Formats: sequence, C-alpha cells, structure tokens
Amino acid sequence: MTTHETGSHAAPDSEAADTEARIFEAALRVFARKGKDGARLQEIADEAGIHRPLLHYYFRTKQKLYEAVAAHMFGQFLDSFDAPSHDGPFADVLRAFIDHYVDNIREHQNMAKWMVAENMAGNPFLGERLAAAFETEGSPQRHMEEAILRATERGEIRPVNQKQLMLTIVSACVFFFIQLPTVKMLNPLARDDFDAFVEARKEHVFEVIYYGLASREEVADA
Amino acid sequence: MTTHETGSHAAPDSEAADTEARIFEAALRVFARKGKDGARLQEIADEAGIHRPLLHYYFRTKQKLYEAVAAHMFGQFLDSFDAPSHDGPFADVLRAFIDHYVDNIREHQNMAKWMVAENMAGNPFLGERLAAAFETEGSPQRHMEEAILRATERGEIRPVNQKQLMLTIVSACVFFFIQLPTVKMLNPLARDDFDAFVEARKEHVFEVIYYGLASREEVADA
DNA sequence: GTCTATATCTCGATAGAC
DNA sequence: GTCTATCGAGATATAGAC
Repeated sequence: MTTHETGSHAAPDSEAADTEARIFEAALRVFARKGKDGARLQEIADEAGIHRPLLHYYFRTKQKLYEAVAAHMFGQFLDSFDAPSHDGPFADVLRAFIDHYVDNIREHQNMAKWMVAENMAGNPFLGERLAAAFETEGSPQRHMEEAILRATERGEIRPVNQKQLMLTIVSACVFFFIQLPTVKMLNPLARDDFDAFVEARKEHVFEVIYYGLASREEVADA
Repeated sequence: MTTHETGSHAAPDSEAADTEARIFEAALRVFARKGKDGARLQEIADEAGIHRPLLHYYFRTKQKLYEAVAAHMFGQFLDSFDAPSHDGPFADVLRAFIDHYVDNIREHQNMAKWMVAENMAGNPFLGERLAAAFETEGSPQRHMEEAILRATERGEIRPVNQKQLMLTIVSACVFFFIQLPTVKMLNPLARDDFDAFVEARKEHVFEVIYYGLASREEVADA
C-alpha cells in the first residue's frame, strides 16, 4: 500500500479529490517535520492552501488524519526495504541495493523523517512490524540479508555480522537525508546540485563498504 | 559548556538546586523525544516528579526552558566532534575517533535526538555553527577531517572524498542510537546486553570502513 | 464543498495561600 | 519553595450560511 486511498468524499469532477489530496500531502510534510504532537492543523491548512474547517470536513479529527498519514508512511516504510532479488556477484547485489534504497528514500523523505520521529518518541511499533517481516523466510525485506549470508558462506566476501552490516548500509543511505540542513551547509555540492550529490554519495557508500579505506597493498598483507 | 549553570534560585541546602536539576534533566529527555513544539510542560513536570507551577518558578516560560536546554545540547553537540589530535597510523586515528565518538553519543543520547529533531524541523542553526567550526583551521572539530587528508596524501589510504567519509562515519556511529527501538527489535544483543552491542558495533564499523567487505584476494586483484 | 462564526478543550502562565 | 485555584491564549472541533 503506497498510495493514499481517497475517502468517501471523492467527486467525479476531481475538484474534491484534488483538495483532499492537497490536504493529505501537506499533512505528510508537516507531520514529518514536527511529529504528531508538534504538528498544527493551521500549518497543514496553510501549506495546503485551504481553510482549516475543510480539514475536518475531509478527515474529521487530527487523530484520524494522523492515522491516515501513518498508514501511508508505514506502507512506504516496508516497501523501502524490498530489494530486487538477484543472485549475481555480491558487488552487483550491493550496488543495486544502495541504488534502489537511496532512490526510494529520496522519493519518500517525509517517510524517513516520520520513521525517525516514531523511533525518537520511543514507539516500538515500527520495530515490531519490521522484525515480523524479517522473520518471514523469503520476504522481500530479507533479500538483502540473505544475499549477505550467501556471499559470506561462499567466501565471496569476508565473514561479517549481517545485522550489523544491514544497519551500517541503511545508516549510510538514510542519515544524510535526515540531516539535510547541516549536510548542505558542510557540503557545497549538496547545496548546488543535490541530485549530483546523491549520485556521488551512492558511489562513495558502495566503495567504502565494499573496498574499505586501507590501501590495496596493506590489505593484501593483512 | 557542557553542564547546566544553576540559576539565581540556587539554595545552599541544595534542595532547590536538586529540584531545578531534576526539572532540567526531565526537560532534556522530553524535548529530545518530542521536539520543542511537541513537548508538554505537564509531561516534563511528571517526569521530574513535581507540580507544573514549579517549572515556571525556576524557568519562567517554556521558551526560556527550551533555550536553556538548547544551549546545553549545543555545547555537547560541538564537543562531540572533538577528536583527540594524534598523528599515528590512520587505522589508529580512525579507531580512536569511532571509540571516542560512539562513547560520547552513548552518554548524550538526548543531544543526538535533539540534533536530529532540529534538522528535521529544517532549522539551519546547527549546520551554520558547525560549518563555522569546520572552517577554523586546527579546530578540534577538524582534527579528523585533517587526519583523513594527510592519510590520503601519504597514500596510507586510497583517495577518498573526506566530507563523504566523515558523513559515513558519523552516520554509522549515530543512526543506531536514534533508531534504538527498531534496532533492539531486530538485534537480540542490543536488547539483552546493550553495552556489549555498542562495543561490537564500534568494531564492526571500524572493520567495514577500514577494510571493506571484498575478500582480500579480490581486492589485491582490483 | 467551502466559507464565517463560534463553541470546546488543552496548554501555558500567574496569583495567592501556606 | 511548593501547593491549589484560576486566568487567558491558542488549538481542535462544530454549526450553519452560502
């Protein structure tokens, strides 16, 4: 589930559906920025370009609006871990995962912020649901972890704790989106040409994680 | 500045200072969890075990309380990037930085959450101040970046963009603290023995970033 | 479906007794 | 320095005209 289902107020002429969608998208942004309690309905209404009472007309209460937003975000959250399942050289699998994952987060930055806000608030829901998904053998969320296990068993890569590695990859791919204002201050490329920065970041993350920093001769000695 | 300066209400018998400190520490936690707007004075008062009006007695307004908290957090924020300046083999410098940095964030998890909340809200302040610190030659915040540059110039490590690398190291060291509820659900060790998990994580981050994943023979070929 | 007006409630802040 | 009581502002929610 990645798209917001329009409610019972949908109109054929699409004007109403458009208003509802604009409210919903504004809510995605504001809830992501401020969290559930910090968000203000006035701010959502302003960003949607509508008057506040319309918000109640379409979603009745702040609680219900948040629930609709959270359900939407949660669908994107699970989808983001889907890795294309393929079984080539591990370098290719890793590169494809980083590419796919970073692109997904770039498209769903509000979801990433919402996920972080939920965890900072101490809410265990996301962890519980993700753990359940990871326990299901062959689930899309497990493809990457299984690829790591196969690669270590084959000796294709050196032995590594696959949970720690997943955490490192995800951290390197997500954290800079969460910290964008600071990243843009420290890195001119992120400010001037964000897409180019994102592509450079994908390449850097792949190279550091796959090859590491040590000069080749030094690693050969080790 | 890493400790909260007690206000003008300090009493010699330390009862008052104790109450003020308990309010302040509760405020650190609640503002970290919920952000400035999401935090409720009632929640802070409950966590401090006091009645709400006492909060106003010591800090007058929510705004002033937040400013005191933010000043405290900001001091910790700048301190966290201080790297012990030494010039041994890069492997040692990297290991020391990871060790120092992770220990610091473990001791100041509220600061890390606050930093993330500020960035998610779009506040440029942290980025501006950190950028200023990074531009000052020889500042403690720049020691690590300078160590990376020296190591690449010497051929001690392969060529790498030092800003991207700093971002990767910081991401790998901080993100799991921000995502603790999820990490604890996915990783039994993080739940059962958190300190052991943190030590294992330091080691993993060092090894992946320094040596990478590729098997030693494969890297020697590359 | 959208607007104006208003009711209701939560939260921040103050007054005053002790 | 701490409590009870209360005020006033700001936020959510509803009523009713158009």
